[in-house]
Amino acid sequence: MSRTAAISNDGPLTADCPCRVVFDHLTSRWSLLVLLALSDGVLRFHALRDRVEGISEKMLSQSLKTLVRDGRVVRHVEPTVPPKVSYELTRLGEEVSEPLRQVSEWIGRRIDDIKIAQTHYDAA
Amino acid sequence: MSRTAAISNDGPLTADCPCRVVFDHLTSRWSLLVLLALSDGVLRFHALRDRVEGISEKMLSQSLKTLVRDGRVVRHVEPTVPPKVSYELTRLGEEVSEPLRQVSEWIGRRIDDIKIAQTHYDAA
DNA sequence: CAGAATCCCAGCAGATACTG
DNA sequence: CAGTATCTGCTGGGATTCTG
Repeated sequence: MSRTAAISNDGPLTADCPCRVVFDHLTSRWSLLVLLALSDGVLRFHALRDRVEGISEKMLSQSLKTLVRDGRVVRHVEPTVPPKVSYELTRLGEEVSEPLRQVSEWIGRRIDDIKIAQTHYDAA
Repeated sequence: MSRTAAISNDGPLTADCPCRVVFDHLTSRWSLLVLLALSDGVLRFHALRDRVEGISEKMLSQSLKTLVRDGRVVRHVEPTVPPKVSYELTRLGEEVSEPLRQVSEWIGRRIDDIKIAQTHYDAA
């Protein structure tokens, strides 16, 4: 760690860099969770809504729009009645979901340590 | 990918799970950037403020508090006048910053593809 | 079923000023 | 230098209703 990487990670730290915008999209709470949910496979709208507990339909469709616009998710429509719409990660989406899953798994492994730290901090 | 992992990544997808809270902290825009900045080494308050372009002192100190409380950052104080305060990643902080750096680097690599996707989407 | 539209509010975040 | 305090506005996001 620390300064060994060939590419500096100043990108998002720079205010005017387009990276910052992408970073903002990535730090959008619901988008992240939707991406995580989709990393397990293709899902339809309502299935997705159920999978990401607590998300409203509004936020879901809004998040999906951003994800589709950023090319991280594809939207498939079957023109039947009633319509069937499903969402799937693109290559881009899969790539970025990988480190995200790592974060998710890391939380699972470390949640106890974090809670201990919080308790200790709050006691002070 | 897709369902191969032993541990499911449902953690953050579950509403009542403490993981969700941690996930929210992790997806906090400024906290993320501060963590990223610190992954390059120890920094003092104002150095940090300069490094993370656009952050206000208020948001910086607020983010730092959360990070310290979650045990991802340690605060060192030298009781001199004027005081010198520096911030450093803990073991926990280093662990999460790793996938975060990956995301950051991924954006750098893929920013062009993302912009192309956006342009294409907006044209439709 | 998959969303769009509308209304509305809490709290995140910016600007400014002050302090140990 | 390293913050805290206060005031305010902006918008992310919830609840509800309506439609192709």
